Amino acid sequence: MLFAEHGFVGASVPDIARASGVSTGALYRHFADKGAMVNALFRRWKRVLVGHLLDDLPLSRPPRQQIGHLWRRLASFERLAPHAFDFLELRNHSSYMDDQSRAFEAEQLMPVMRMVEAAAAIGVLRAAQPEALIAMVWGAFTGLVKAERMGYLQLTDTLLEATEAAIWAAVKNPTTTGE
Amino acid sequence: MLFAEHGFVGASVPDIARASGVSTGALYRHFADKGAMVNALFRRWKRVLVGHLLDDLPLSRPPRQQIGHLWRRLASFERLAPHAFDFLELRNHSSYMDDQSRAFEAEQLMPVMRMVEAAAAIGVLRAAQPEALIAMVWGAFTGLVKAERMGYLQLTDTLLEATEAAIWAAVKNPTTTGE
Amino acid sequence: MLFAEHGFVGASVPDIARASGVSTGALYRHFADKGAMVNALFRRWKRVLVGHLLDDLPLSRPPRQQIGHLWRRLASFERLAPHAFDFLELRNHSSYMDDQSRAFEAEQLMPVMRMVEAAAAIGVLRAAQPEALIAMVWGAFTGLVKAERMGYLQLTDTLLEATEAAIWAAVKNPTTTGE
Amino acid sequence: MLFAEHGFVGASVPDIARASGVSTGALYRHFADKGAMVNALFRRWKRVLVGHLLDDLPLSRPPRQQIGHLWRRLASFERLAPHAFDFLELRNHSSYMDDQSRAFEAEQLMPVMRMVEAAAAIGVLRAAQPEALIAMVWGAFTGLVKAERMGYLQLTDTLLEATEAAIWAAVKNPTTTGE
DNA sequence: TATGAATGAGTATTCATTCAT
DNA sequence: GATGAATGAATACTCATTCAT
Repeated sequence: MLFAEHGFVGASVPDIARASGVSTGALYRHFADKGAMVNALFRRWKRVLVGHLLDDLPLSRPPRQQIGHLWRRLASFERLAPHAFDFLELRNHSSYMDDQSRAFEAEQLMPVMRMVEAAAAIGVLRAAQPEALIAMVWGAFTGLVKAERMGYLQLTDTLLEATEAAIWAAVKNPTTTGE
Repeated sequence: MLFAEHGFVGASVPDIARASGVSTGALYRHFADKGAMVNALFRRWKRVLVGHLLDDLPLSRPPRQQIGHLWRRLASFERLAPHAFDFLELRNHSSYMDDQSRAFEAEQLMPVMRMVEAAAAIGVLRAAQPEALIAMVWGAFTGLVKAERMGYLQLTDTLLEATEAAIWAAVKNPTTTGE
Repeated sequence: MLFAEHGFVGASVPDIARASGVSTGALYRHFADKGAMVNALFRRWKRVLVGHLLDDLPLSRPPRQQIGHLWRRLASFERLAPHAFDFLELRNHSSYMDDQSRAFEAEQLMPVMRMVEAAAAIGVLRAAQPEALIAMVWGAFTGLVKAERMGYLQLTDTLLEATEAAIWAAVKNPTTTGE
Repeated sequence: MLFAEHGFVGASVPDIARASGVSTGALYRHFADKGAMVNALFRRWKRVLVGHLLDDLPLSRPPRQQIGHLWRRLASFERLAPHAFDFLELRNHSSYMDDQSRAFEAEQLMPVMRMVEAAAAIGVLRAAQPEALIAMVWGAFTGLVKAERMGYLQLTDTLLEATEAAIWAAVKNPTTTGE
């Protein structure tokens, strides 16, 4: 993942070609320009990430279990593909992301949104826009990964459990006692 | 804030010189290279951000108020200097940040760390490394700003209050009932 | 006529293949390289042009009529195939034209040369090398077309008649009064 | 004159820089792009050519002498700067010439146009648009140079005199006997 | 000491040519 | 034989850095 390590500009097209096992010319047969390459990569990995998050999501179980599933799946994705996670979440794509990628990201987020909306509808979650709750969960996890990358902590299983409990406390409806 | 708008590579040295009101030659009298410029800027704004966070921090009041203060100060900093916030938190500096900046960042974080450690010592906070709690708070806020930048939500005062309550729930000791 | 519109380098081989209705591979079965393609095209169109000029040439009539015929045929060729005329006369082929094309061009010019030599032999033409007279006639016509392309004039039938009279005056023997 | 020898595309920017004795970067400080370079060169040489043509033009003498002067000056320019002549007259600039160059060329042609118009006004020239007469003279000379470049003839002083007489016969009013 | 023009290595992209199918 | 995808050298252009003034 050259883009994850060096960023959009830092990764040269010949380097990308070499890493992909094709020639620069072949790259330009598939993609209009360098921007199209990074956008395609972004969509591909976003699809994999969301697929991984939703895989085996226990829709029939309480929201608490669903949030826990998402949290653990974020962690396992980060462990399986740390470069991809960095690329997707630690990098700022705003300067080159195209409309297709923007729409794709919103579309991929839909199932998660629906899940949160359904949980909110039955009063299990804190009274706030689902978007905000998702942003906090996602952001909190990203913050932990960033801290790990900087050497401030290690995302052990123990820490994952503790932080999962914490993020559930953040999003659950505080006026209900059970979970 | 050229670096915030265009990123490290997108901002050219002559542009930086022009924006600073000096010549490129003068810039190279103060900084060894372009990396030194962005590192110096990073440290300058990090100091301003942390100064803003700690200013008027109610050290004599309960942790709940201190966390609330930090959360609101993050928000006011982001409103006052959105470009600086983007530069500090939304950009990925890992490829060019130097040891001095890394050490500086850790050092700046110290007062916050101490505050959290003190709160943890009296059992008010969730049993987890202070680093993890700080990473989650900081990450959750950054996640909200990122969502706002992407048009998913608006960080209104109402939402700030709701999310502040949520983040407090995340970090507080769940076995105590009061705040 | 891709070469006429875009020049030798501006026309890409895949474009030429597409315009010819064959694959790039097939093109390279017939021609050694891109230069051979443009040379073949040059020869093909040169043959067409000279064929058009000589077609119905009134060899049994006086040189005045023959020159008039050539002048009008240059004009009708330019009207029928303006791209081909541009390609043959307005473009500079010197950097890639091969010996075969050079020899072919000289060979094609032979009948015109012979005609002019015959006219010179009977003292009807100005005392100058036939090559120079031909170069002036050809160049004058090309100059008119270039001026038309640049918007300086329009090659109407009236102008064609006037310029034909002019070019005859240029090449005829000035010491004879009749034509 | 790299542009004359290799054409617009055939001359690479580093080659142009080397030939100019400056670096590629310095070239781009003076010119926006490669097109601007060739346009500037075109205007520079066009000015030199027209300056050379008009220098010492015998305005007080009859048109016959003026045309003769132009013809001989075209020849001396071609001898002094054959590459520049090839660049200006044998190359096709249409694909990259900018509006400024087009306007400049038209403007430079003005004195010649006025001279021809003045001669036409007194009935000395053939009844045809001055633009057409100029195009024929210019084109005839260019045709001679092209023929010389291809090895068909040599533009000796003798040939220059003969062709000068020929071109005068082409443009002069045929109904007057004197010159 | 300050300036900003000059340098030239490095970038994205194109395209003549080859060759596996 | 025919195809057209793959190759990679070559191109225009940028920009961090230097240095003459």
